[in-house]
Amino acid sequence: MDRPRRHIPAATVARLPVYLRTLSEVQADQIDTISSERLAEMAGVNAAKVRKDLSFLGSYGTRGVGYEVAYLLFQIRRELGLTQSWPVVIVGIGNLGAALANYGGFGDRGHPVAALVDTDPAKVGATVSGHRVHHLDELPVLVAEHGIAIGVIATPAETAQEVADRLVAAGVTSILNFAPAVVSVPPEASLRSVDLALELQVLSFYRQRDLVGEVGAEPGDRSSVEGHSAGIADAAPNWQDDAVSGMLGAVRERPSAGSKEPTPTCR
Amino acid sequence: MDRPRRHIPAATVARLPVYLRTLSEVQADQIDTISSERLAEMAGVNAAKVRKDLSFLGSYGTRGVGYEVAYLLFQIRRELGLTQSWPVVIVGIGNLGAALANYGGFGDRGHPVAALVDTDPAKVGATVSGHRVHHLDELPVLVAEHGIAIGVIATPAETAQEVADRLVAAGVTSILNFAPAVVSVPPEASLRSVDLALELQVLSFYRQRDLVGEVGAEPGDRSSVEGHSAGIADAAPNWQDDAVSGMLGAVRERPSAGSKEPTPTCR
DNA sequence: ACCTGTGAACCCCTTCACAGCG
DNA sequence: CGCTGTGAAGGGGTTCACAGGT
Repeated sequence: MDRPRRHIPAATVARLPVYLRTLSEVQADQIDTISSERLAEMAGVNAAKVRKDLSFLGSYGTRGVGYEVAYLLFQIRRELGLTQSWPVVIVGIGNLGAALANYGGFGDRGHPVAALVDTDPAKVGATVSGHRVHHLDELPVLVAEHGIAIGVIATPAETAQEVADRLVAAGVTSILNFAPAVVSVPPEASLRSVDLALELQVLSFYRQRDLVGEVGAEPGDRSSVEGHSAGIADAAPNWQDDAVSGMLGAVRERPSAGSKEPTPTCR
Repeated sequence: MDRPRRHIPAATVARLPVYLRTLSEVQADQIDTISSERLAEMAGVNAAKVRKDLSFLGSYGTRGVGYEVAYLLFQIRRELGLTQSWPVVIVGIGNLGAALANYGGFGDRGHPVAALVDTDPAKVGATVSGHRVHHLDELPVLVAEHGIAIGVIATPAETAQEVADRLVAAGVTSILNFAPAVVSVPPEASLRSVDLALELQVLSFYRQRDLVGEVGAEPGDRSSVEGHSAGIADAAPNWQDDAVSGMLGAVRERPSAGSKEPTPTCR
């Protein structure tokens, strides 16, 4: 039972953080058992998906009863590798980089911001959110010193690829890119990208499409499936004081009123 | 040719902004024709996918030659509804909200920040990035006044749902949520969520998994840093009536060195 | 009875391979 | 010939429905 480790599907991996956050909330309410149906509702997915997802982790539920919240939380954390800390370095201390540095949600969830890096002489040496900003050239030293595991790219698009190369060269093989650029990394590295402008463009696609059908309404199309509410999910750190929020990942959409096409969702 | 409008798949819609950005760069280099293969390489996808995606927009390529950059750019912009401006209101002016307000990438791409909103008395009335911060109660007026089409939620998780409800009530049916919470909107609205902590957790999953199979790894193959670009891939879409589904965001990952399991990607 | 775990159907997307047309 | 456009094959992921425990 040490490593059941069936190949957990990527789609499932992307939902585990949502279950994790949901279960944390449930636990805070002193509830110690939860059914797939209830968890599904809270996480904004359907019950069959919850059961299938959790089954990849092993059989941690009890038939006729549900899942023990504390145990499930532990298993998901273990699966996500959150039983240990994964220090993060943020490269590019502009508006976004600074906001991320101030975001308390990282440290709370096992991803403490260990270092800030930039190349701008005006920024290097400054202090942002309690961290001194180092020069990009110091990356190798910082990585070794703090055991940095993840690199966050918050630079302009033009420098994103170079930064990624430098991160990989320094041994940082997990990269989260916020720059609006296509970035390539070698096979041994992992990369995820978040593009804010892209999200807005996708939203405008659906908005426009839905508006089209609104005027003359075309009958005969598929009925709209839809409905409901959904939810994103994710890990929630403490946001109280700051209000930053950001995070990435979950997305969900819905179709529009007059039209029949369901809108996509992402997460 | 007015409305070929085949049902463009959600996965394709999510890639259109990438093609758009890529083509803009190509156009800046004075290149006026591009093949699917070249576009694919630059966008980080494969050629067959590019051709299939573009075919949903209509037959805008020339066999034996490729696609005319300017024309394709126009068609994609039109499809994404970017021929007009979609004003944005940012709710929650904390670190992230302020960073987004300062982010020039929105206005440049047809999504000008038209208003900033918060509920904190200490913030209302202040000026951030040239915009005065209004109280959330003024939302209906601001929406009508500026023709706001999209709402960005950058508040703490606890208030995200209420903000979403208020946005919808005010007529804003396209919402981009950065709060780490499951948010539900009625069928006529569209919602996409981005969760930063979630992305980091997904990265740590793959990092951990890959490390399991690794032992000595690490010859420095620095020379190969980069190189290929093999593909990005997209995430799986999911949307059906119920729930959330995931898909968006761009993410791309690669398999890890020692193991054989490929890592997921999403973009 | 109730709820989990899961095989199988279904659906969407990706990839292949080639027909079709400059 | 070159490159696009696309039918068909292949792979995942979601959903269904029910078998299997409690």
